[in-house]
Amino acid sequence: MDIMGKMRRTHYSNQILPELAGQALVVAGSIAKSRDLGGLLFADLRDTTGVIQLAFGDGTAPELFEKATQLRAEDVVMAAGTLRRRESPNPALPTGEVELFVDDLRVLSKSEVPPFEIRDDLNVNDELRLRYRYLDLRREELHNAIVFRSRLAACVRNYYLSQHFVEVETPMLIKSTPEGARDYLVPSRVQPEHFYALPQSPQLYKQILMLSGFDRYFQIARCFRDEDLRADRQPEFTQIDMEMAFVDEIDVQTANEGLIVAIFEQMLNIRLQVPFARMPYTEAMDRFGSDKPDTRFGLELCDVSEALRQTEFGVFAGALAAGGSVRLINAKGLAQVLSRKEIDRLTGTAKTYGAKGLAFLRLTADSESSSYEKFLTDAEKQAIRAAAGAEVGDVLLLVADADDVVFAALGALRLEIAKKNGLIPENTYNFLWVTDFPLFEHDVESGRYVAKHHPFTMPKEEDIDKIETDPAACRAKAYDMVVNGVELGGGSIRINDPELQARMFKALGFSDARARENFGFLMDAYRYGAPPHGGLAFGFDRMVALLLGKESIRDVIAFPKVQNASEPMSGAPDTVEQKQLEELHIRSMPPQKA
RNA sequence: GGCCCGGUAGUUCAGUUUGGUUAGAACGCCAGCCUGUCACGCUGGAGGUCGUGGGUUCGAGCCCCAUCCGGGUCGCCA
Repeated sequence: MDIMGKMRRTHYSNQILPELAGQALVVAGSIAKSRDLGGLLFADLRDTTGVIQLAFGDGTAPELFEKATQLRAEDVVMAAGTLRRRESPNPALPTGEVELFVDDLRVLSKSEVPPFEIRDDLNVNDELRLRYRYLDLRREELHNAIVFRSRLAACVRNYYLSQHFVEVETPMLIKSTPEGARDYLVPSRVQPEHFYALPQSPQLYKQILMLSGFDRYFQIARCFRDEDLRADRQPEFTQIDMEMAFVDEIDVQTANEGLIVAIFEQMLNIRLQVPFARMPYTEAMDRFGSDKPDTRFGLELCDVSEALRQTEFGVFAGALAAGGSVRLINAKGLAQVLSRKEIDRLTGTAKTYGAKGLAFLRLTADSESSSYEKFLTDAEKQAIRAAAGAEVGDVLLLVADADDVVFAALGALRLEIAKKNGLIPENTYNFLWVTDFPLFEHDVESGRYVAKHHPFTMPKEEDIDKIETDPAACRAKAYDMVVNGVELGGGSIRINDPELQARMFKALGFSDARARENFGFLMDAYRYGAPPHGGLAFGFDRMVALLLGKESIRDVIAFPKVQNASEPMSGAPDTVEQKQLEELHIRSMPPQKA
């Protein structure tokens, strides 16, 4: 059966130019909207590239006109006719100067009334959108985002291939390794009680590829992490993963600056300046309270610990005595907006991040109010004002606590205040590399040091001797690419010396046996000659979202998951049949499917 | 696991503060009219277990308890 008859599409809507007027065309797509004016009828036909208006009226055969009046939204049709200039053009539409005067119409598939209108200018509940994702994907904005994503992937491939990188696919069913995020596990049928893990990243394989002599590798790789979702985090997501041999930090950074420059030029027609700024981790924390600082605006942090070293005010003294600090941000000129009520609200934000409270000083033209007025000496109060550069119209917001709490709270307040008061310039891309990350991070839960990046990260040469003696002071050859407060990617130089790797495992509290069991294959591999190498991985979903100005990566993923990690359209995850469980040697997991 | 917000017509929402007759609007849908629309217009119509379960009350969309679902977020995410 040939439902299309002899009809074959000749043009997509974005190929239909005014110069083609007078020509016979065939178009195919869905009816977006029809407008029946009585003796005249217009229907908008939507294909993957845009919209073209179909016209029926004077000169249309009566049976055909009757057929046109039966058209409904989302009906799938092919239409043949003659392109003609419109009597009343629509400048808002790329094809707005012309229309197809139809002489043959095939309705290939009727549509039921959809549960929501297929229009961009309509907010629809996320759950409904996701349940009917195939309809949501017809909406121009989302549709174009998915097309853009595909073009971006091609751009990335072109760039790396032009730089002599080799694209290699690494396994999806791999060995589970401890540390880091929770693994998705896949039971083995052939080996009872054994499990694969889905990769959190191709990390180990790309390192192996370097010592397999590939020299330059990349992959647009799907990754899996069984952790809770966020607007910018999905259980499965896509990384642009790359690795290079015979390089140090600067080489990896330069290569990837080249990628970003190419992307911005080709996808957005924006020319970026390279090299990007570099900022050590400690500076990022001190100035912005974040390892992914948004440098588009000020409101920088100011450390007033020294001025308060002798204070008798318990809140400040306690934090300092415990090794913490007292820091502030000066909300310059915002005293009118930051009312007492607003400061109370900000206190709530600070508490979310573990701060016990928020001290403040509010300076207006006719009054000064401060939460610490009665507790500090005049000298201390003066010192705070001087350090902050406080003037009339300013509000100082202070947090006293352990450093990580102070940074988290003030870093978040900084962002919130800037957003609410329009301090963030639009259409600006502030790229920078945050460098010299700590090698280790103290884990309160286990009471030991864990790798901040991962256990294969090369320490800075000058810090290697401190691995055993002063782990907290060790810095890593690790770097993140940050833009506008978003961590776009991160990477490191890897350890290629088995001895040093053994020291790292030891410092991380791995027994020899445990290191062997988990990473034996990797340690063995490095014994047969391994070039120095390093790499980086970008969050591809975040990159698409950034380039398109989307708030959530859900808006650039065709079939995303929701907060409970399910996929509303298909209903995954779901129970399975008893037989499947038995084959996988999984016992007693009621309820199963009948 | 914690906290915050939300769930009322197919859709987006109002109504919940202060419980009280028949739960409204817009869009969509259906029918009729309409020859230059493109958010077409005009006229008429259909459409509701107020997420679910329980409770208080003479009476619950509104108050209470529980629960499910969605969004945001902290923890978590090397």
